[in-house]
Amino acid sequence: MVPPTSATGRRRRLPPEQRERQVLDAAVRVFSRVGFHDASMDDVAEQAGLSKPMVYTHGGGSKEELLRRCIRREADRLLTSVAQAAGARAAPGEDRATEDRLRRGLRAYFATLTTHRDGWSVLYRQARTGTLADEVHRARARIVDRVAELLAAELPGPDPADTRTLATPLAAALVGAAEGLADWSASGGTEDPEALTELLLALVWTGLARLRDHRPEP
Amino acid sequence: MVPPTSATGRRRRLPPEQRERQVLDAAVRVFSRVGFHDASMDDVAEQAGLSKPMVYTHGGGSKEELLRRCIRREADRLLTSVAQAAGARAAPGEDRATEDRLRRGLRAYFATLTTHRDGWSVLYRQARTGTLADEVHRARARIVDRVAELLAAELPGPDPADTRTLATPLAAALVGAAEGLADWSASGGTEDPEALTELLLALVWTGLARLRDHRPEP
Amino acid sequence: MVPPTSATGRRRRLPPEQRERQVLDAAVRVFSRVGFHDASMDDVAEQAGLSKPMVYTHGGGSKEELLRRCIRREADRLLTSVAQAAGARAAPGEDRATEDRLRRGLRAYFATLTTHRDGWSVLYRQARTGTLADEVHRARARIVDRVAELLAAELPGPDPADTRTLATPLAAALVGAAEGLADWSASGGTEDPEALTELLLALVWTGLARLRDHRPEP
Amino acid sequence: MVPPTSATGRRRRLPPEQRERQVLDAAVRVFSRVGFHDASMDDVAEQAGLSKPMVYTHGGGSKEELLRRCIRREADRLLTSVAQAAGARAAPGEDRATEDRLRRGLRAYFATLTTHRDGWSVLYRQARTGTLADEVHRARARIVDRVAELLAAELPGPDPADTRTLATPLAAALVGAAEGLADWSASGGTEDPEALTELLLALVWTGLARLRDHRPEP
DNA sequence: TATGAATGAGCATTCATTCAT
DNA sequence: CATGAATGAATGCTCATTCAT
Repeated sequence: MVPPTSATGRRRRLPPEQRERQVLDAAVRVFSRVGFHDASMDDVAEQAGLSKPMVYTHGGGSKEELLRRCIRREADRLLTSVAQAAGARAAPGEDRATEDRLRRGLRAYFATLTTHRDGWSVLYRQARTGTLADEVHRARARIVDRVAELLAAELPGPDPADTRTLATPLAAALVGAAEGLADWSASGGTEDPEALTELLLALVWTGLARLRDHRPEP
Repeated sequence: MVPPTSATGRRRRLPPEQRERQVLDAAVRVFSRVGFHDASMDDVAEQAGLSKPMVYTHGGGSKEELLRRCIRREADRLLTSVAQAAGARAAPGEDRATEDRLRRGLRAYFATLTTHRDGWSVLYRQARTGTLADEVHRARARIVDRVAELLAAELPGPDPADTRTLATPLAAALVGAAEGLADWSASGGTEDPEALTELLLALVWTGLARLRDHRPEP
Repeated sequence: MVPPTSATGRRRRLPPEQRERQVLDAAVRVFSRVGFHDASMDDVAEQAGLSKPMVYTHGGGSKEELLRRCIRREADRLLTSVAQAAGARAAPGEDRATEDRLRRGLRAYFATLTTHRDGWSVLYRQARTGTLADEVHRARARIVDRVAELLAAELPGPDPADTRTLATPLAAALVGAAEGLADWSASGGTEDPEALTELLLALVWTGLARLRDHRPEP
Repeated sequence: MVPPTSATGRRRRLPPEQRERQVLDAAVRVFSRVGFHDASMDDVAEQAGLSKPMVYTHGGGSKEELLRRCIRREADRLLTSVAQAAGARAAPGEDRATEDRLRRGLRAYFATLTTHRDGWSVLYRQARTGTLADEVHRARARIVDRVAELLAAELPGPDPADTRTLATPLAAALVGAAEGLADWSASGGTEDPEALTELLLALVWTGLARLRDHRPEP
């Protein structure tokens, strides 16, 4: 918050990575609080404790590019966290393995969103319209795809093609449900990733299991 | 598109309600297409075939108020549609009735979103940040609450208090899942409300049924 | 200088042509005094007694376009003045006619430049570099061409092609000489168009006459 | 273009005069190509193969001062070249001598402009407005004065005061004519200094001769 | 000395909003 | 009532200039 000052003077030189982090942190914060359009580059600069030219130099050269980088960073953070937690694909037949992987993934998802309240969950809504719609769409699609992959491994129905076709909308619904829970969590609900995860699994797991066995309705 | 003109070529006087509808229709269209912030009041006026002062007079006096009214109207449209379809609260014990009510509600939900692509689903994302965040939040909360009510009737566990506590996050998850499916639908998936509904029900119904029987995991 | 006010209020509505003239007058003045690049649109607005948006609305929408229009207007003013004064092409053989036409043209040239000190002679130098170089070049070329035409009528040497080839550089030199005199006039020399004209004619007329008779040096 | 580097790869220390030349060369080049205002100090530094602080240190400390020095240097170059070519003042009565001196001066003038296209002829237009107007004016005045001196020697009319009064505007016109021809030359005309010189002399010499004999119009 | 890094200050442009007609 | 015309207030972005190393 306070501009870094050296012992002898006012301006300290910092390595570019630190500056970029400084700028992106400030931008994520400001964009999340007041919204991308209502935020001015002055706001970002002030939040970062830097001058505006620094924001431009280390933020990509334009307000839009700055948002793009914020989105990318937060999406990466989330995706990496979830992917690592979910781990490698389970061997076919390992029933519980998939459920556990989903569980671990969801925990990581909620944990990340809870820890970085200003990050992805707020940011990505800012840009669904306008020039960055594609960027956001791709970022979110990566997450959905990752989940779809996970589900596809779990839904080896008679027709593999059908399975993939089924897995994507299911993943979309699942991610949407997680987002809905995260919203609820943010506006008063529990913030415990564990509880959120179990709730969501309780809601969908048996449905997924049934779909896996290809008996959509008994 | 062309403003109605009288025989003399001057604009015909219209009753205020029609004027307001004209303005809101134009605003919803423009805001949805180019986004709230990128849209100018000139754009709205042109789309409405009116002068800018008319837009101010009949649109609430400010751009923000105009968006607020758009959001309210579209949220009402959606909520009304879903509530009517779901019908009155079912008597406790009517098993299938609840499922059917949920089914009818979801169908109405997807049908409305599909039919009015420019409406709620686009609008509410525009305003989740900034001054109207609360407005949007409240509008969405009404929907979630309505669903929670529906689910609460279905989850008459031993402790009614717990039940309500459980119903709200479940409703949040369910609405989120529906939004996720709607997004997927909008970006290439099927647009058939029937199919979307059945998919979502297949995913969550057994889970809901289990939760109702209070056996969260066998 | 003072913003036009109506009896009852602050802002008076004016026909577009008057507004445009008001804006261009101010722009020519400001650009001439401090130079195009050092002048701000605020300066122009203040000079015009208008708000900046008015300058944009009636000045072409950008600073560059504003300069373009200034240049065009001043060039037109000068060219029209000179062309009218020089009159129609003289019949071949009318010796004195050409000299008189040249004389009348030069008088108009100096008179215009003297009367509108802030106009062309200052403006056109502002833009010889940059995007408007072509615009300026064309404007100046029209003047040189007009003079070349006049001279060509006067130099009906044995080979018409050679004549035209000769007339252009001579016109360029003549216009340059006039500009040089105008500069001198502006920085302390006489401002009498009559005197300037006679001086220039005395300098070049016999040379032109000799060239006409095709005896470049006796 | 590439800065001279020592064996260790660090830039070699150069004597200040060479540094200044390096900086001025780069500045003249850049200012001529993109124009003073559109050129940035970064551009100059890059063109010079130096860092920006070096440009400030050896270029006078400010962008404006840098331009001033460029203008001075190029004006000196031109004036020196012309003055040397024209040689010492001729003794009164030496008829042809003056014509020859004028001829040699013009040749040098055109030759210099043609050889250094990036120099004076481009530079001095950049600065005729704004803070450096005076500087440019003075530089140009030196040239005009030198020519006026030359002409004054040639016009020893009855009244010496009148003569000087006459010589200055004539010189202004002559220099203007030369500039006009140089412009024409730069935009497609011949670049041969010899041809340009003879053309201009043919245009003005007899006029000058007549004026010398004090018979302004036969 | 020579420089990469940092900033203060300015400027073109846009728009929501409001009079005067 | 309805509107064309006008403006105040912002905001994104750049660049000459200067430290701290």
